[in-house]
Amino acid sequence: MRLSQSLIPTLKETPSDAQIASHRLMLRAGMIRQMASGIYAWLPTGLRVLSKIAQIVREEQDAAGAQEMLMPTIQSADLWRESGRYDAYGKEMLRITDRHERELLYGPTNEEMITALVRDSIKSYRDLPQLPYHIQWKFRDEVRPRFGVLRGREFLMKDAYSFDVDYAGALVAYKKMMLAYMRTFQRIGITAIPMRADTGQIGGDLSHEFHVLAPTGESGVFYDAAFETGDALVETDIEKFYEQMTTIYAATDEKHDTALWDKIPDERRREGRGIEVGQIFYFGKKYSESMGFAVTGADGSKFFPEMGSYGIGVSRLVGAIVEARHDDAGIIWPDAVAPFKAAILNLRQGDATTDAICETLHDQLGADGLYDDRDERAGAKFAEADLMGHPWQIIVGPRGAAKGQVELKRRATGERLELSVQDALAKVLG
RNA sequence: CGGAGCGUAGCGCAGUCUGGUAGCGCACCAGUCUGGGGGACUGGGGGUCGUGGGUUCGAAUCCCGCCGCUCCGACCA
Repeated sequence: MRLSQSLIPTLKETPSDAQIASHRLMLRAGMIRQMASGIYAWLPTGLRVLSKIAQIVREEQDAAGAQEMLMPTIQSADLWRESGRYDAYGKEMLRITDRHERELLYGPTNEEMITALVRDSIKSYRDLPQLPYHIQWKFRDEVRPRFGVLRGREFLMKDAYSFDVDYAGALVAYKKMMLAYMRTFQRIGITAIPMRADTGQIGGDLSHEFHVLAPTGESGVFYDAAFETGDALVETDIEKFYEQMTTIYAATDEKHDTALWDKIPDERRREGRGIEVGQIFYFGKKYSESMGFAVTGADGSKFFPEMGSYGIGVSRLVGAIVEARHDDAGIIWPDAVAPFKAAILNLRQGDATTDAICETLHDQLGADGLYDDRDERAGAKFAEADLMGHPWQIIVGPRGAAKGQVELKRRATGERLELSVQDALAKVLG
């Protein structure tokens, strides 16, 4: 893509309402624009990141055996009256009335809808377990939206729901999801830690929150160093994995247990800040019972399936990654979710040699390359590439170009290499 | 939901106290020079001063209502 023809409205100055790094940088890098309080438009680069994250989430959900579907954003109030949550949910729910005075709502979550859908088609224990999910926009009318996409009112969430014949089955689903989540965050390129959590609004008695470590996180977190290194993920046997995840110490300040903490050796203790990017719940028969979802068992009698729900804040993850990975100059994208793998910086636009090299690079990189072909000075191009955070910058200046060489800069480390065009391409694409 | 602010050009702001025909920097357009860390100069374009009402000869400025947005706290993927 050519920068000169892109809708990437970067800003030199910080909009006054952006308080934290991710909000500031996402605005400055031209990824998002606020359209109303807590409601954002995703511009081309922002959408690229959002889509890449969603795709990783999708692949890991599929790998865990979940099935993708898509439920609507607008739901009927009647559905929520069945579970009793229409009145219980309170003002966070955006309620809408249509032209026929029918009561609707913009879904803040989908337990009711998925339970109704599965209830209408699954009648026998033989058809369980079921593990559907979707990636859809949600709306929660937060009292106080802030921090850009970290606490928006409208947000993109992956939510999966498990239906099992018994507790043992539900626990299997829970463990599978925990593994899928850890793999997802690892692939994205961030450290996230599962922590025991309250079940809140959803209800139930087993729940973990996943926190991305970032200095600006909203919660204080305490954890064992094992989570830092990724050692905790080496285990591939799901039972052993789950045991590790639930026995190695990790807790938010709300659930911090000083007695257990004191037993951890000093050198393994880590304190930091975390941003919650996911939560998983087991809540038993709460919805199957209240919504009358019973199936026939092997003995011919009816029973209520055991359920759980599993959320990942996809849009929030974008902000969380920026919080975790930025410096004074801008964003430092992990390779897996960067909007572009590399920026091509033509330091002498209009020079036949640099232009030709840049055109070659642009052709070869395809959708992974962003070609800064503007007639700007070198400094402006450097600053903007650093701001946007491309993992690689391919710097094409007249000096090197004469020798057929370009300079390859790694954003994360600042490391620079003088390479031939082909070697630079191989490194970026390899 | 309690408390506190802010709305003036795309962005950042001054002007409001003390009423007199709206300004600065960046960005944008044209041109010249420049050319490896947001360069310089010259010339331009862009505003119902959030909105409705009131006071006044005259309102960005004073008064009242409304809307929007932000910050602190309590709550949350």
